[in-house]
Amino acid sequence: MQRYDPKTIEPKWQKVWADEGTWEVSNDDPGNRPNAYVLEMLPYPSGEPHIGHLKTYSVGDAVAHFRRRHGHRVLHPMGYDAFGLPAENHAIRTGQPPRESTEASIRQFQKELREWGISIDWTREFGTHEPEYYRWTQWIFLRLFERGLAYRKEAAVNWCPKDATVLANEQVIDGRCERCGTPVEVRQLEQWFFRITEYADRLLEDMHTIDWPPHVVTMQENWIGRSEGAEVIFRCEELGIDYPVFTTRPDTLFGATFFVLAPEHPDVFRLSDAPEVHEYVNHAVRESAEERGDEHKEKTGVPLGRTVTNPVTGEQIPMFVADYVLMEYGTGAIMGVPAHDQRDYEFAKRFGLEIRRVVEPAEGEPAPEGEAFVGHSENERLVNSGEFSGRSSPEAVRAITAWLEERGLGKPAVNYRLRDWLLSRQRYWGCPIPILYCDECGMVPVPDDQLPVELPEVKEYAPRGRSPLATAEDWVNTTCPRCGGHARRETDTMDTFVDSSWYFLRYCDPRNDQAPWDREVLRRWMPVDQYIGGVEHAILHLMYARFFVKALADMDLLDVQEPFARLFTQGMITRDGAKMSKSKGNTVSPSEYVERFGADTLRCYILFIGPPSEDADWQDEGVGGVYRFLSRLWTVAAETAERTTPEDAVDGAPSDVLRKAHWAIDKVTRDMRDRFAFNTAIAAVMELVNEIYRQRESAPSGHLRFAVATAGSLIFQFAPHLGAEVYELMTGRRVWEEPWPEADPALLAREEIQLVVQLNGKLIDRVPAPATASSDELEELARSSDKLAARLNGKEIVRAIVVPGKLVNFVVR
RNA sequence: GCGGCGGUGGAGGAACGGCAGACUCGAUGGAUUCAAAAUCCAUUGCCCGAGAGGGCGUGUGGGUUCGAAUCCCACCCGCCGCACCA
Repeated sequence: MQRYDPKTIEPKWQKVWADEGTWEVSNDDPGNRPNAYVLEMLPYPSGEPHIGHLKTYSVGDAVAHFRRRHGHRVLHPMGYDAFGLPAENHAIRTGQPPRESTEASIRQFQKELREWGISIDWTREFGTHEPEYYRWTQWIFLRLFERGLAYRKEAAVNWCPKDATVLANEQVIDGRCERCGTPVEVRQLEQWFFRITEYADRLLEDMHTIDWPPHVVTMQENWIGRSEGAEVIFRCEELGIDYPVFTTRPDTLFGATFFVLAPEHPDVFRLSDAPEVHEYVNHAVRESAEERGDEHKEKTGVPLGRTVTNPVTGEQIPMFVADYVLMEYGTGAIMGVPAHDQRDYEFAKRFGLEIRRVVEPAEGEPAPEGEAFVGHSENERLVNSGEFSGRSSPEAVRAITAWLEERGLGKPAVNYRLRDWLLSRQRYWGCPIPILYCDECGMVPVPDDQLPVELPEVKEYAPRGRSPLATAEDWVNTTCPRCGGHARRETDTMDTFVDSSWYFLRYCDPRNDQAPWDREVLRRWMPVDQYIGGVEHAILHLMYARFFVKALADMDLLDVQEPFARLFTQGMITRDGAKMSKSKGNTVSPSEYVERFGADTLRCYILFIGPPSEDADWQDEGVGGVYRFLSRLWTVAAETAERTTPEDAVDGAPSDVLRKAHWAIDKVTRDMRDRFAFNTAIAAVMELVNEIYRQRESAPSGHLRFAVATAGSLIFQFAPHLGAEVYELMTGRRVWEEPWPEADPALLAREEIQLVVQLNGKLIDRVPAPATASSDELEELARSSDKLAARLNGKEIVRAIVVPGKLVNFVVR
């Protein structure tokens, strides 16, 4: 007898799918069949695929197959997020050009994705580093630029003084440069931004139109961080300047006893030129975000020797500069209400400022000692607040805001935590920003017909205080398309997140060289019906892609407001409870396991290990169990192929295997359709195979053949090679061309049930009962239980609860 | 601190108002084998009991319910995100 041999089965089917282009879909209107777009986040090609990739694509492939067998034409493409830092850092270390190492990695992905048997339409493949792709990334940048959604301004960035370069946030580890360990400084430099803040409200509101996991929705909501409140004007009479502040608590305005500016506030030196002010500001600005952001750090600051007017009390209150106020949020200035804000409280304590309570705790509630009172509900009432005293705190918010508005001293306002997206990188391996600086005309966008601005080859990748692109003199120096004079190219490149913010659009129409896409084609596929990826992208990538789609829709370039209708976020695979990493040496190499067990085993194992949405711990021994299961399925299929024929009828009295097969169809269908419960779906097929084993000598041959074929059909979406093989052995047909099986309701129902008998909710007995018995009949049957009689000993049954088809519960006294 | 998720056998997990522990691993015993591997069969939550049987069990404490792992409240522990955001 032969044995299950994935090494012959898997390449055999892979060849069929490759030769026939089985998973390719055209952009033609299919007419009768509905389209579906199933997409997994594109991989970042660095080294070899790891176990996380295997999980993502195993989940996505199961969804794609399930949809296909429900009659959909499924777009299921693949590409590579090829630009980015790891390839560049690798180049700096080894001298190997980023293009080479990236393309080597892409080849590895291409090979392994095929070995895994993922059902991809390879005709749509691309890398974001190809000029045919990034030409349109640049084109989109220019459209955003035209609309003022891409702009330049000075911003604080991380700067490593030793490497003389700007660093991305993720390159700053504990306040130090990840490469040389030098403490990072903050510098003000001109940078490119996307005006994502303009879309804050729509990004927030439209979350309700998409079906995403609640925790991702919450994370995005928190990231956008919308706060409602008021803008209030504090006037510095001496200089005649109005300083607006944002507050969420205008009800505490009567308690504002001081005023603070952020160290970066442009007016600080105008207000005070004192040496200690300069010293403080210089120190604060140089401090790392890490140090400055430490909540437990003692409050520091310097008085400016000036006052502003509290608009409701008319009092003059002192001005300070302090680093606990952030320039990026609100107006870069705050009113200090020490009685009702913990930070202001700490500051006031330090500087001996008046702490004036203007909101009283609810009756009977103690007033807090040694900290601010932040209560803000209908139960807290205002005191020491002139005409507003006695009002509840929320009521006072409205009344005081209205009062201010009437006098031109304030107005309702909304603030967001969200900042504009800093997209420029002083790096080589990225998409060039298509902008020129002309000696005469200033900043000039590269005309569309000159795109792409191709990334030139350079020899030295290490940044030296400016982008490595600056060393490519021939490339940098060019002529201005407006005046024909001398111009220099922008040498910054784009953040990799820009490339991945629209790739799902390009998949729809990947070879279009006239436009980034044909709108008509996009209409057929977008939005993505099911998007799948790691939760680590819950904020950045998923927010940026939404922003791009909204901006492009506003330009009338496409017809959807949201890119991803449904999102599934998978959990991480850990090993020994720890995140896998090369430095820990606890990584699992998929190719090693594919070599030993075959791709089907690995794919099933990764889905069987637990709910795919949760983190799961890799256990080597578990892989063997799944291999055993697939072997058993193959063995029983080979055996059944010899002993029975496809012509054997599925008739006669229902056997246990036949019932189990229909039960499995029903279970797998529900697990796949209603939730991503692939682990229990696989367990159901395991149960079916176990049942087949028990019954394989006794079951009618037609039933046996049907049950084995069903097991092949159901496992196909997780183990496509074996599923196809088993199904062909049993039926001579191709499983992916078959519709999804349907369970026969008549075979799901049993004639006899085990009626559960409970006493006060506790199980005491099980008695056989007809499935169709009425409630009265069930109660009678339960009453006749011997165990019930033995337990009752004199107690009285006061009530019987009958759950038809399930149980009878007797309540006794 | 704020927000989110989660605590079930020796391990991963299942059940998500109605039989707690499906399925898999591990362990133990048996068959097969000269032997091992592989394979197959059986047992496997804990405690008492020779057995029949009984008791206890889903982080802790309350509550709702005929009935709670499941719903509600409080707390403890773990993980993730954000964090001086006014």
